[in-house]
Amino acid sequence: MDFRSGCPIATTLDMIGDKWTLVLIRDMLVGKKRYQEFLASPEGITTNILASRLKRMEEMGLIRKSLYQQHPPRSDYLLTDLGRSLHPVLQSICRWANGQIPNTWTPPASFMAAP
Amino acid sequence: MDFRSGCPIATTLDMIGDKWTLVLIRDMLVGKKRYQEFLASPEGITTNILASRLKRMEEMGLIRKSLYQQHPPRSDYLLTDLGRSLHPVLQSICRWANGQIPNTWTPPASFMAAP
DNA sequence: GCGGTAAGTTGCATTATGCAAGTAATGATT
DNA sequence: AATCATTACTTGCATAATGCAACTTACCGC
Repeated sequence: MDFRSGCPIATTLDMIGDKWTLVLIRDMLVGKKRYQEFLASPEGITTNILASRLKRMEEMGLIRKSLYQQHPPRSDYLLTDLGRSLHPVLQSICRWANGQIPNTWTPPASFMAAP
Repeated sequence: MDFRSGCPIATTLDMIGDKWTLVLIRDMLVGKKRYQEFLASPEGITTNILASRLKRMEEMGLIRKSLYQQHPPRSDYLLTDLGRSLHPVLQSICRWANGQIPNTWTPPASFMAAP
């Protein structure tokens, strides 16, 4: 992956600055693990984007795919430490939106309080 | 503007989740104000994208265009309170990148310390 | 075999971004 | 006064990202 500059903001946007990656990390932070669970989220991601995002996130080391059964092959998608380390960024975004954008949902207290 | 959902994360991404908006807010937070200054940033934004981003950011109320001379008409682009309120989000992103992505630049202490 | 579910892939349309060149208004230089 | 340079754009076209819908593969239960 190559970055536009060494700026931490530009670099972060190059990695996760698309419309879906942080939404999926949000889902995983609140416990979602399966393809169908991600599809069921209210934003309505489509299957092609979901599949390509999961692949990229795994390549970047944000998530790990773990088979929970062999026949048929079924997987959970779990956050790695790197993926989980984005939690404070998401909290900060939620604080911003809840403070500045009317009618945004208040996340569960546990989501906002987590270290 | 319409949002994918009321989720604060999805909504924030709908507003500022593109490759350039936060880079421009970064520039403005460190004091850049003019078209040429934004063009000179190391990420290399092009003129068409810059013009369209400045327009959208003004429409969203993140920045304000202010004439600093009449002849020829020249403007500064200044953050509004709403735009400045993203500073903690940018700080949080910088903390993440500096901690997780090797070789990202360390922002000026004043940028990271600001309230 | 038949219907259902999970996890994708494929094809095509639309939107966003990138690249290069052009333009309008003005000021500065000769 | 004519030419040159600068600023702040716009325009046209190419490529990449996203969105939409349908199709596929692999299995399970009946």
